[in-house]
Order: sequence, then structure tokens, then C-alpha cells
Amino acid sequence: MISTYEKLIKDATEIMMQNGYSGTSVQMIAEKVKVSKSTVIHYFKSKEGILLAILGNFIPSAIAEFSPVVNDRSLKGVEKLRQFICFHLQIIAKSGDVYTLNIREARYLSTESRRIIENYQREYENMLVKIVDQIKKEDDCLFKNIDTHVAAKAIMGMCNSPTIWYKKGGLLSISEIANQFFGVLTAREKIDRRFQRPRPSANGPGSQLSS
Amino acid sequence: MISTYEKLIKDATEIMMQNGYSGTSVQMIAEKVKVSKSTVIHYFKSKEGILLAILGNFIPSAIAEFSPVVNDRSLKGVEKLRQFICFHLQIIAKSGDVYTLNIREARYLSTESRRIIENYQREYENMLVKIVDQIKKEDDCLFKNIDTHVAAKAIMGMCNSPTIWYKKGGLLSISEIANQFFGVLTAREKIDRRFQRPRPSANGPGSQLSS
Amino acid sequence: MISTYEKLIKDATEIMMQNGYSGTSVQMIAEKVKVSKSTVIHYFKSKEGILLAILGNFIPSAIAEFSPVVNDRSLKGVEKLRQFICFHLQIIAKSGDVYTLNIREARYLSTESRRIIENYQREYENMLVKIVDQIKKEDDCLFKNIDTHVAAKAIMGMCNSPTIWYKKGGLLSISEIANQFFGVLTAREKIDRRFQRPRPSANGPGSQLSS
Amino acid sequence: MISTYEKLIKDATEIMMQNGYSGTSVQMIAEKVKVSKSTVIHYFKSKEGILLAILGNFIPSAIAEFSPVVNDRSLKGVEKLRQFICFHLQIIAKSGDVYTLNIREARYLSTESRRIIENYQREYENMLVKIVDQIKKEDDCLFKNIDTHVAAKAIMGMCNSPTIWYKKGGLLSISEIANQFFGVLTAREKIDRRFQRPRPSANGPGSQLSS
DNA sequence: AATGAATGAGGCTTCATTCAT
DNA sequence: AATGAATGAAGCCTCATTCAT
Repeated sequence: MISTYEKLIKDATEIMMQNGYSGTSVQMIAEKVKVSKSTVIHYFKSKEGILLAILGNFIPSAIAEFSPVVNDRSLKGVEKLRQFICFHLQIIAKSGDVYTLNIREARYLSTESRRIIENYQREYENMLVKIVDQIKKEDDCLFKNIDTHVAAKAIMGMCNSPTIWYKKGGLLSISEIANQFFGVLTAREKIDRRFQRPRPSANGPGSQLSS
Repeated sequence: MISTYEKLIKDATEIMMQNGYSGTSVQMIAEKVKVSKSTVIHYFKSKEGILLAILGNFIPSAIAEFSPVVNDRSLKGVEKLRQFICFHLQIIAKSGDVYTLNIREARYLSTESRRIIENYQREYENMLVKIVDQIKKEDDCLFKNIDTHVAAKAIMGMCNSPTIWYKKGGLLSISEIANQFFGVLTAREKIDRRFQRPRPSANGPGSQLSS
Repeated sequence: MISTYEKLIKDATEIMMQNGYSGTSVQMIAEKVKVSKSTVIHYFKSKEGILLAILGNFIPSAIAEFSPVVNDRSLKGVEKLRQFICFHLQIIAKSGDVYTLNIREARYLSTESRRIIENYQREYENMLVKIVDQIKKEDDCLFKNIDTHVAAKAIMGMCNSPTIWYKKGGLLSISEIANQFFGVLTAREKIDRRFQRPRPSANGPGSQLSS
Repeated sequence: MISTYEKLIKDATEIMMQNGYSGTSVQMIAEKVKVSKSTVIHYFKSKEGILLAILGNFIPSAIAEFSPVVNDRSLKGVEKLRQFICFHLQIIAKSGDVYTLNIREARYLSTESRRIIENYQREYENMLVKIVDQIKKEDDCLFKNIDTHVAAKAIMGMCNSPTIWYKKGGLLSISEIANQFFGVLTAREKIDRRFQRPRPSANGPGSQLSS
């Protein structure tokens, strides 16, 4: 037997992720859960409270789920990155606008709520920061000379973009998109090319970036 | 002497870019321009009309401004990408959430409006598609085996992310962020390349990013 | 102690019957009942909801009140007609534009609401249809060769006309008007009747109308 | 070449008859005539002015058209009634809510406008009053002991009712409805009349109506 | 734990009208 | 003759929230 609160959190998450904060009304949640508006407020104190509860529930559990990968010493950073992208995109496919939801609507929130939310997000993003750091240590080309936090922001932005355009049943599956995103970040010259004759054109991107 | 309409478009753009569509009220615009709410509606018919007018004004002129770069036959694709990122980030720094504004709030719009907006966006994004295409032809590692449109989406997502976190006067300037984003996408330096012939030109983004 | 809802229905009925649907604002009702506009909407969901509630309350109870007469097997159809006219005109005198209110303003209503209202009206009008039918069977001259439904429409139109011109305290009382309307429909030749066999019942309409 | 004013009157009439006074906006008329709202007001001073102009145009010309029948000394009153019903129903079929339009919405009008309109209507209705009067003199059963004005009101009400329910292309044509309405008012055929002078034609409303 | 009653603030839009041109 | 600019008033509705039960 699922408690009212659990159902509330579950459905509120779904609705808010899909409609955004200001696009969601207390009424919408109440209807979905089949309780009264008053009951929703009763549990969460306010609309902000709903958001806070959702994130306080969602983000930590997402972190808990993915942390083992981040902390796995046997994995290369690049592989962790690949898995992170997969993980995040699956969340988006399932729940919608999980991650940006908040800040994007943060205008409407109290300073206090904002701070809390930003902490959650920082924590989540921190997983990515660690991964990028690891990659920078292990790989001699990826993210070279790039600020780790900016890189993390960039990757987060990329990974969140499907919230806008991804549609279930589209041409590409989520895992295909994940692979391609990974490719955008990591695709590099293949090993065998090192032995190919020097390329006639020297001003490829690589050349521009090397000192 | 600036006409009411021009002032309306100008201020409405500013307010909507900053507050998002649903975060903006007709009243807010009216107050800023110092006309009555009725006057705002008089010019735009409806709130949707305001959005449409803004985008119909903004996006085409952004396209007009950047198109020459896209079509410049003397430029390498990678350089165009660098310039695109700079261009887009400057827009964001100046106007805020120009590009995603729309779709993100698209839920609230009529199908018709949505179609129009999506067309604008497609046109804008198309510039990036062309650039990625050119890069794929010229470069043998970047975007290899990646669907051009997915790559464009990925880059757009990355480039739009500062709408969420960028603050004027932060640690990094917009152009620094732009350079780093560019680096995230293109840094592929490899040990063995160090032995390739030195390039005559040392400036361009590469120099800024290398240590 | 009368509940807010009851007061709301009561006053809303009064105001709407008098001012018509579009002539009535939610504000007017709120003021009369001394609650806020929000409260009115709280109870009825929308302005249409008010109309629906009024009619759903009013018409069925009017039908319930008059049905016994319609179904009374001991009464002649003509007598039922007389009573119907009286009944309907009394309603008009008391409540105003009860019956036509709706359809006349039906333009503004959703298809769904319209359907509901038309059903109410059909039910009400059906009482008249039954009466006309009975008359056609019993009387060898009234409504001969006339479509029952058209006759009912005609009579309804006649009976509703006082909504336009009737004023309390005018020259004619409601019951006088009712009698005259009845006469318009049923007055028949007198002279030749003198030669007919005496009718068992002398208290038909004829007796009331003849001098 | 039709003048703007003429087109304005023509289209405004059509729209107002169909939508009622408060159901019609200046904008609607402007759109139909393809001029600006200002132009509409320019010609009529105000929305009330539109109504007044329409009625001042419409009703007198309707009276002018039908008066010859009313004043025709060679026609029986009953025949005039038949023709009046036909005439009025044809107007309704063509123009909609011609007659009741006004008073029904009269609430919203200034006292002055109201007076003017009521005069128009009285004049129109007066044709019917005259007809009823004539019938009362000629016929020994119809409208016996009925107040002439009440009878006229009753008939007007009946004749206006199709504004509510008549739909072009319905089961009954306008002229059929007219015939049936006429029958509702006059069908008084009696068995004993069969022995009065034989009527040549037994079908059609005429047969029912001849004395 | 759960809810109905009630509300104030605000939002978008319609509308008739005035005014200057 | 015809119009665009501008507006104030009003209308319906949404929404988050408070309170008493």
C-alpha cells in the first residue's frame, strides 16, 4: 500500500519535470493524485515546498545511484563519462526536465529555496566535475587547458538539451543519442592514422589548438 | 524620436528574454514602456503575438548578422564554429535566453505559433548544421560518425547552458567561456602531432587555450 | 441558516433571469451575495457553470411541479393547456426569462453546455407536446392537421413573449394575460354551439371567455 | 458602386440580427465591411447609434412593404393574418432576430434610444393590431373576447419564436412553418361546418381558413 | 490526515470610445 | 472620408494560500 505522501511525491515529480515549475499548478498535482488542493499544500506547505521535496528526493537518489560509477577505481574517466551521459539521458527520457527545471524557474523562488536547490545541483554536477578531472589526468588531449567546471557546465548543457527536443519514438533512441553525444565530446583520430602519410592540410582543428 | 512600437519591441524583448515567456506579464511590459496594457495588446493582439513579434524580429536579424560567416568560403569550418560559439554567447550575455525561450515555454502556445517559432529556430540552427557539415568534410577526427543534426543539437545545448548560470561580472568573461566551450568540442591534441611541422600562425583560439 | 451555495443559486437565478446570461457578470452575483468573485467561481467553476447549475436546478423542479397535471388522466387536454399557460406565465412573472434565457444566449456557450441545456428544455417542452397530442385526440378542431411539435413551439413562443413586455403592475395581471393567451389559441365559434347538445362540463375555457 | 455607409448598414444589420446587440462588437462589423473600427464609429457615433440606424432603416421599410396588405380593403382579416405570418417569418429566415433584438437587449440602451426603438416596434406591431381588429369584426369566433393588443403580442411572440430554433435546411420550410402557425391560430373547423357551403379545395391552409 | 470554504492578487483579453490626423 | 493610436473599464479566470474542521 502506497502512502498518500509517496504518491504525491511520485506524481508531482512527473508533472513538474514535464511542465516546469511555473507550468505546474497545485491543482494539476491534486487532480492527478486525486486529493484536494488543500491536501497537497498540507503535505508540502507551499508550492516551493513541492519543488524542494521533489529535488530533495530525486537528486540525492540519482547521486546515490550513479556515485558507485564515479568512485569506481577500475574505470577510466572516459568510460565514466560515457556512462554518465547514458545515465543522465535515460533520466531525461523517463522524467523529463529533471535537472534544469529548478534554476530555470529559480527567479520565482525565495533566496532560501534557491540556495538549497543550487546545492543539490552542485552535488550532482560534482560527479561530472570529478569525471572530467579524471579524464584530464588520464588523457593527453581531451579537455586539455579547459577549466574543469566550465567543461562540466558545457557537458551538462549538452546533456540537458534533449529536454527540449527529444520525443519518444523519434528517429533516434536515447542510447543512440547518448552515444553520439559521447562522440561529439571524444571522437578523435584513429590510432592507425598515426602511421598514415602526413596529411596535406595542416590547419585542421588539431593544428590550431596545439602550441 | 523612437516610435511606441519600436520601444515596445525593444523593451518587450529585454523583459521576455530575462524573465521567460510565462514569467513576463503584459503589465510588466506596459509599465516599462509607460503605456497602458491595452496599448500593448493593441500592437500585438495577444501575449503570444508579443513573443512572435520579438522572435520574428530577433532571430532573422541574428541570422542575417551571422550568415556571412557561415557562407564565407575562405574560412575553415572549425573557425566558423569558433565564431558561432562566440556570437551566440555574446547574444546570451546581452539579451538572455534568446534561443530556448520559446520552445521551453512552447507548451503554452498555440500550435500555429509553435510552428512559426520552430521554423525560426530551425533556420537559426541550420547555420550550425552547415558548419558541422563543413567540419566533417574537412577534418578527419571531429564529428566522425556523428549525425550532423545531433551534433548541432548538442552544441546548441552546450551554448545555451550559460542562460542558466552565467552572471555578468562572474569569474569568466563571455569570450573566455566561449573559448573554453570551443575547446571542449575540439581539443584533440596528440603527442605525436608535436613533431609535425610547426604552424606559422600562432594566434586564434588555439593559442589562447594552450598553456 | 441558509448556506452560501443556496444563496448563490437563489440570487444568481434571480439576476440571470432578469439580465440574461451575457448581461450578468460574475461580479454582479458576487456583490449581491456578498462574497468574492473567486467564491462564485469556487462553487460553479465558470460562468457557464452558473447557468448550468441554475437551469439544472430550476427546470427539473418546474417539470416536477407541473408533471402531475400533464399526467392526470381525469383532465381534458384543453384544460391542461390552460393550466400550462398559467403555470408558465406565473414563472415568468416571478423569475423572468426562465426558459429562453439559455438558447438565446446559447451562442456564447460551449457545445457541451448547449447540449445539456437543450435537453432540459426539450424535457420541459415535452410536457407541452404531450398536452397538444392529447388535445388533437380529444378535440375535433383544435390543432387539426398541425404538427404537434410546431404547435408546441408556437405556444412556447407565445408564452415566452411576456418576458419582453410584461411589467408588474401593468394593466393586465398575469392571470388575465394567461386567460387571454388561452383564448387566442382556443376561442371558437359560439353561435353554432348553441345548437349542439349541451356539453356535460360547463367549466371549460369557453365558458370563461364567453360573455 | 455601393457606398461605405450602405455597406455598413447592410452588413451591420445582418450581423446584429444574427448575434444580438450585446453579442455583436463594433470590431465584428468593421471586419465584415473591411474598414476600421474607427470608421464604424465615425458613421454611427456609437454602438447604440448602429442599432438605431439599423432599426430606423429596417423597420420602416418593412412597414412600407407590408402596409399595402394591411390597408387592402378587398382582403379578409384572416387572409391578412396569414400573409403577415408569412411575411414576418420570411424576414426572420433571412435576417434573423429582427424584431425582438432590440427590446431584449434594451437594458443596455439609454432611455432615449429605448423610446425610439419602442416606437418603431409599436408601429410595426400596429399592423398586426389592425389585422386582429379586422378579424374580430369579420369572424365570429377568432379572438372573441380577447384584448386586441394582447392578441397581437401573443402572435408576435409566436412568430418570433423561430429566431430561437429555426435552422435553414431543417425538416420544415419557412412557408410550411408559417402555414402551421396560421393553423394553430385559426384551425377551428367543426363537423357541423361540413354542412355549411361546400368548399372547393380541401387541402392547404387556405381550405382551413376560408369561411 | 484530509478537506471544503473562501479569498486577494494578478493575468489576459474584449470592448467601446476619444483624439489627432 | 477614413483611420491608427491609445486608453479605461470591465470581464472571466487561475492560482496559491489561509483557516476551520
